[in-house]
Amino acid sequence: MESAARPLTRIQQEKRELILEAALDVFSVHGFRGSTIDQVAEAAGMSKPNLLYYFRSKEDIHATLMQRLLHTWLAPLREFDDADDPVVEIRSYIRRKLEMARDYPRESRLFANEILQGAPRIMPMLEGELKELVDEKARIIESWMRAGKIAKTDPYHLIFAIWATTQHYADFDVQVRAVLGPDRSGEGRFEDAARLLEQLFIGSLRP
Amino acid sequence: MESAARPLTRIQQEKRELILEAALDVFSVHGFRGSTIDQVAEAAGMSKPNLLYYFRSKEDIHATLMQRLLHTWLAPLREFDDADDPVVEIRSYIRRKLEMARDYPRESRLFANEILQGAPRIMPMLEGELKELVDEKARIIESWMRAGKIAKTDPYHLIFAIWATTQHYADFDVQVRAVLGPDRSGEGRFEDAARLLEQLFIGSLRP
DNA sequence: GCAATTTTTGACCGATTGGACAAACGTTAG
DNA sequence: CTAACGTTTGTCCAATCGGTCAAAAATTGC
Repeated sequence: MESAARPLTRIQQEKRELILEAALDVFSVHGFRGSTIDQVAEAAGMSKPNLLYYFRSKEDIHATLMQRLLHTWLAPLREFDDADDPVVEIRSYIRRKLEMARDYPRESRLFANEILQGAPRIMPMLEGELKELVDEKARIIESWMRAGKIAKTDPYHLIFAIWATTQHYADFDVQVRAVLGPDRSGEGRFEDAARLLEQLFIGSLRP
Repeated sequence: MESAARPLTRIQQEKRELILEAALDVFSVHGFRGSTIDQVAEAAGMSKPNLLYYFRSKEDIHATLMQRLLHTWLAPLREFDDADDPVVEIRSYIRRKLEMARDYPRESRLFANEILQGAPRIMPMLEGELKELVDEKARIIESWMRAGKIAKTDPYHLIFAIWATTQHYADFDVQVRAVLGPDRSGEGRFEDAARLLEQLFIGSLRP
């Protein structure tokens, strides 16, 4: 029992943070199995044994990373609230998700990597925490539909569509850039995307 | 120079096909770097040296697989035609893409894996063949908009949205199932998705 | 300053990896 | 039957993998 865990020193806190940052860089590109401890160590500017002094194993790094990720990743959906105006609420949810795809693409890709491979490490969280959260929000959307505030449709697949379209700009970034060409690959593409997505979701949900 | 390549024997054709099928199973789940030749060989029911008799290397298998994939993957977009009725055309494109997500999820995931990791092996194809094809279809969509047949919007991001929403049901299948729960995880989810997506795209494109 | 503690590293280990190779085994045409 | 060719496998190899360990170096508390 390691119940008497002594508090982390200043260096331990800093170095653990440094390692997680480096690991996010590496894991989000190559996936868990495709990445090596050496790559992470080099990205963090330290030797492999030194890295393993701060994290017991490669799995340990990944688990820590994933735990933090899930918390921030669900934040936008948690904020999704039963507001007076569904249009305002849906619009701001889309904007938040799109901002996350723009500002945290590594986190999005890490998550996508995990799901693509069958979510072996986070399946309980998907079936538990995530499902309950979506169930709750789906009920809100359904109440809007019953009140005639928005058009009737499947709230679950509506949420899937918002996830898919927004995360696409993080996960499939290279494809988006390649197709848009160098001229349109600036940050402006997120503004264009926001306009299209608003038109798409708001326009089709008019009661 | 191996310019005098003799034709493949019957066994060679069959075994190469068998290997590619097994490799699609393995690569689409674990990604290229996460998969081993041994895994592919076992899935194909043969020994590793035997597999390497039919393909020179692991890269060779992956390259062959990717080449075939790209051809079938672009087929739905190629069929996208300048029809009288944009609504019919867009609706059938969405249906075709959704059917591919349902019937060829392994291909979708293999493609997603490649893009996620920066598309190191197919970047030229994205910037060449794919971009030209999308440019062509974007022009068709723009002509529909100029003719007042559908609402004005960004054709590129419209295509991205169709890609994202349809492929989501292949790439993020485990998440979709986890959230929908066991009751709604049958094949019916594709029908529900089709309804939502039609409402989304057709509804918002009304001129 | 010094002893205790924490941090860092070089060297090393067993397991796994992609791949080579020659020998054995099958198949087939004459 | 048999020689030529196609197919299969056991064995081996160098490189890389995740991880250990003891010893050196740096830091900290007194």
